[in-house]
Amino acid sequence: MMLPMDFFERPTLIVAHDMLGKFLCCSDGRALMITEVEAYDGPQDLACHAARGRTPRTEVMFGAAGHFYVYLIYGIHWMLNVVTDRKDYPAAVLIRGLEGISGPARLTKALKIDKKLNTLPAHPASGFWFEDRGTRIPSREIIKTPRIGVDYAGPEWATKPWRFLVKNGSS
DNA sequence: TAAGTGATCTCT
DNA sequence: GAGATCACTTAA
Repeated sequence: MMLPMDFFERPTLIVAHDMLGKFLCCSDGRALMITEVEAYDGPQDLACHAARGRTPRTEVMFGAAGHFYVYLIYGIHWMLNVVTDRKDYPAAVLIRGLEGISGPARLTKALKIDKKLNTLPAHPASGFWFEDRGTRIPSREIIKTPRIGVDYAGPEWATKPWRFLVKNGSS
């Protein structure tokens, strides 16, 4: 079953947690289980791009949930995010790892994701969407850690355990 | 451990 | 327009 838009229209931490074990589906037929995500929640979260205000780049995070936010980092790597929570509240979940693929930039490279997907909805018409295929990850197999590469946000935000991963998920 | 790479944002 | 910054990967 394809995840409906209202799956994403909930608090970001809940969406991030629930996305583990769901599948990212591609119009070429591939479907890979999500094993690692990070939450970026709201204008007060200094690690969230939208904390710097509403700009052309972050505009999509202020929009409706269930849309992709794709951007280039370090001039080389594409990052894949999904917008969460209600409209006008900037938040998103970064997809960091899929079954057999660890690393957010490896994932976008493998799926040939780039800015063409930015602002599009998670729907077959866009080429990528999410499905629940009945997999349930037991809570004891979900590990929480601080987010990666966000030291610039200061200790209060950099240490929040907003990275979720499935134990042994990348194997 | 450091370099590579370019869009974006914040000044002039 | 110029300069700094950056949610990463790879090869040493």
